[in-house]
Order: sequence, then structure tokens, then C-alpha cells
Amino acid sequence: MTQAIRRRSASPIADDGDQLSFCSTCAFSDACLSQGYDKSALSELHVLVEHVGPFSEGEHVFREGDEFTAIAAVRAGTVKTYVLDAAGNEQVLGFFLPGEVIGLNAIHQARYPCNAVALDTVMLCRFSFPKMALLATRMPGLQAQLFRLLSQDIGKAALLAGDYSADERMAAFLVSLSRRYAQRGFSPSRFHLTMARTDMANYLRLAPETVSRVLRRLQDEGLVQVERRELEIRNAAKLETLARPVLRD
Amino acid sequence: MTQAIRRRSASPIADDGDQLSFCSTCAFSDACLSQGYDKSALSELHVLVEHVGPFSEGEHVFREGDEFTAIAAVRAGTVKTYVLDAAGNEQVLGFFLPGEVIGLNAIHQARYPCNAVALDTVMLCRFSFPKMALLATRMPGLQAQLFRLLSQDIGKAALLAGDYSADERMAAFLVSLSRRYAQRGFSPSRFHLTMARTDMANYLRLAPETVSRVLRRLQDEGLVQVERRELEIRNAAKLETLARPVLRD
DNA sequence: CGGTCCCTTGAAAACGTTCAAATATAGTGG
DNA sequence: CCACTATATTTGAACGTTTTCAAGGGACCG
Repeated sequence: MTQAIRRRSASPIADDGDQLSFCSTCAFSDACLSQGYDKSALSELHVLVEHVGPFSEGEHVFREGDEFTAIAAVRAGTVKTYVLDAAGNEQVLGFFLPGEVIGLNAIHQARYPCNAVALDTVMLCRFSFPKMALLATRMPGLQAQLFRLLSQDIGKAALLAGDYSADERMAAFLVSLSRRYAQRGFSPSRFHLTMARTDMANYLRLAPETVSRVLRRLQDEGLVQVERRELEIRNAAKLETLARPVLRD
Repeated sequence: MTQAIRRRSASPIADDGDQLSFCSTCAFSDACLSQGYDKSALSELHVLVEHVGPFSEGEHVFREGDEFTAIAAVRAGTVKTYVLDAAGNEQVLGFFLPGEVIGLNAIHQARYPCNAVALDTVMLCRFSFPKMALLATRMPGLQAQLFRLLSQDIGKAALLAGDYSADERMAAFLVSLSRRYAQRGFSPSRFHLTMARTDMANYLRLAPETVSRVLRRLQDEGLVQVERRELEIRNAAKLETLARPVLRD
């Protein structure tokens, strides 16, 4: 089928002087910079970066079973990963916002174990994984960052895993989005829900109807204001209290 | 508090001639051997191995918040990892059988994010992670194996994550145990459940009463035979059919 | 303006939980 | 070796949250 993480307009941007600032959204550059690597080391990292996209809404970045060659950091937009169960129902595994890395769960099988689709206009930084691993043997800081990224993702599923109430799940989801947007410089209190209610439901393991009802309940209690896909957090403290059992912090 | 992954009778075994065969249960040795490394490379790996244990039932291997220094492969016994929620309820994250590696989720925070306790008499191979990472820069096969192990664990939580019925969860759990025992040379159709019903319940996000009822149901339908903690799988085909939605294979 | 898709709302049903209690097992000390 | 206690497991019945089923808005797009 289609090549995983398709190449688009790769070369022009990759050689562009703006490269470093573009890539400053990537976790890898952050790590390397903080490790005090010199320009030459950094340029080695940037040599194996490919800027790909845009992917438009509904377009797939990779599909389950595709050969794994690269991981990718989201530069703009939102990527949803999911699998289809036997009955054809979608199980959403995660949403990836700018700065977050997709494809890490594909390493051990050398194939992507899930599908990844753009929820809006998505731009990616694509990293050849074999090349990156090779480079990591010469850059301990990069290796450490890769280990950290992988290790971090192991615990991520906790949000889904616990047997929490629908309200707690939803609160945790919204707080998580808020924090992740804040981390990238976006407003933590007002943002656009880039996914459909159905996606949220499939992610939180709830029925779409339940998502609807919970959002209404949270709004009636003054915790949030939802207008279609626009969300405003009106009482962050209470929302975080609700989310605490799930997020554990 | 106590040192994470406590040292016990470390030196005598580590220098023993039996070392290699002992460590053949460890994923790392497997990987290195299969990569065709010479003895000197292997001995480098074995220098940073510490054989620790035995831990007796109920004894902790590490606790949440302990400083992370090492990962460990289970050599014998079963290790349960868990966290306590705000109400003090136990959330079981996983059970680790011989050959499986604990501590991988501790890398990114440099602290163990959960507790690990022995369910029976446990023996471990302890690996200093900093030393291992350093060695991995010189042994690409080891680095690759570490990446694979980490990557693999990212998808593991799927068993808990989906919204499956109690029967499906239980079936998937039993099939998973069966396969993992088989992989290490134990009987896939008859084994001892090293964990209490409550542990299974906390792992599967069910009430203990539900676990009891589901096991009875599976037994009444002739899929398994349960006698206290002794389990026999009587109809593997049907059990796997039940588990299929969860395990996805 | 009509159609489609997404979202919302209401009522009934289901699955698992909770509460309560009985039974069984292992460990302890006499 | 046996009684005794604490713990683990099983069972029954009522309850509750979420799902399912059914239908009604509402926005966006042609």
C-alpha cells in the first residue's frame, strides 16, 4: 500500500535556513540543545530530518502493518492513532499534538501496529529510525532522550486503563489537553477540540452519547463552556480535582 | 527507604561459571547472542549484571518514588507492579514472569513510578541502567534490543485499555499467561496462578466477586478447570476465541 | 434549499458493582 | 494433632452507571 509517512516537499524545507527554528518543536532538538552539543552534532541530527506534509484532514500518515522506517514528531495539527477491532469498531489509542512523537510503538515489530490519521492540517518532522539509532550511538544525549521518550509512553495508557467514572475520564482528558497545549505555548484555558465527539468517546472507552451527556453536565456545573468544538475551561481547579484520580499528580 | 532492587548474594553468583546459563533467561543475553557478539562483548554485558534475590512473598523489589538506577529481568517467580490511588485502592499494572523485564517505565523520570512486589519466591538479574546505556553505545545490538523492549511495553496496556466484557478480559489474561509460560518452557495448559483473585481483579479492573463469577462460568462451560490457584485450560481454542478481541491476533 | 453528518436528548436495558453473608483455607499456638 | 483465628474466596440479591435503542435538532456543504 502507500509508503509509510509519505514524503512531501521534503527537500526544500530541509535545506532551509529556518530549519532549526522549525525543528525547535521537536523533542529531539530540545534534548540535544540542552545537552550542550555543538553545531556539528546538531547538524548531524538535522541531516536525517525530513519535513513532510501537509496532510489534510482524514489523510493517513501510516496504516497498520506498514513497514516501520521512521518516527515522526508532530509540527502542526493533530494526529489520531487507532486500530479497528474484529467488529470494525475504532479503538482510538491516542491524540498527538504539536511536539509529540508518533511511531514509537512500531519499533519492536518493525511494522506500525496501528493507523495514524490527520484530524486537521498536519505537518510532521520525519526521522529515519535506523539512522537515528546509529547516530545515538555517538550521541549519548540523543540515546538517553530516545530512552526517555519510549519509557514515558509506557505509562501513558494509564488514562484509559483505570476503572474511572465517565466524568473523571473526561476531566482528565481535558486537563491533559490543556497542559499539553500550554507546554507548547497555546492557551491552556481555551482551545479547539480537533477531534469529533465520537473520537473522544472511542478514546475514553465511552459511548458517544455519554460523552455528550458528560460535557453537558460539566458545563451545567460551570467547569467548562463548550460550543461545538470550541472549549473553554472555566474552573480549572475543580476540573483538576475531578481529574486527579486519573492523572495521579 | 530501602535501596531499590536490593543487593543480595550478588558477587558469588556473578562470577560463577554458571552465569551464562543462568542469564539465558534474560532477554538481553538472547539478543546479544543472536547478534553474534563475541565472548568479550558478552562478558562486558555480564560484568554489569547482578544476580539478586531471593525475595520472599510480599517483599518489595522497589517502591514508588525510589530512585531509578537499574532495570531487572525476572529469573524465577512472579513480580506484581501496582500503584495506590487516592482512596488507597491498589491498581495492578502488570505481572512479570520469568524472562520479563521490570523497571522500563522508570527511565524517563529517574524514579520508579510504581511499586513492585514479589508474589512468590523471586530471583532477579539486576542491570545498572546507566552502565547498560553506555555499553549500548558500543553494542548496537544491545541498543536495538533495549529499544525493542521499550517499544513493546508501550502497547502492552491494551489488555486493560479496551472496553471489553469481563469474560473477554479474563480469557485474554489466561491466554496471555499460558503463552508467556509456554515461551519459557512451562506447560501452557496447566499452571499455578501466583496471584490472588483480588490481584487479578485489580489488574483486570473488575471486582473480585466478578472474577470469581467469571472463573466459575468459564469452568461450567468447560473452558478451564480451576482448583484454588491451580489452573488447567481444557479448551484452548474456545478460550482464545473469547480472548481474540482483546489480544488482536 | 435540501441533504448529510454530527451531535444531542430521552427512556429502557444490561453488565458489573456493591453490600451482606456464608464457606473454605492457611497459619498459629496449645 | 487439633482447635482457632485471620484471610481469601464464593455466592446471592439489590443497586447504579453506562450502554443501547430510538428519535430529534442543528450546522455545514453543495
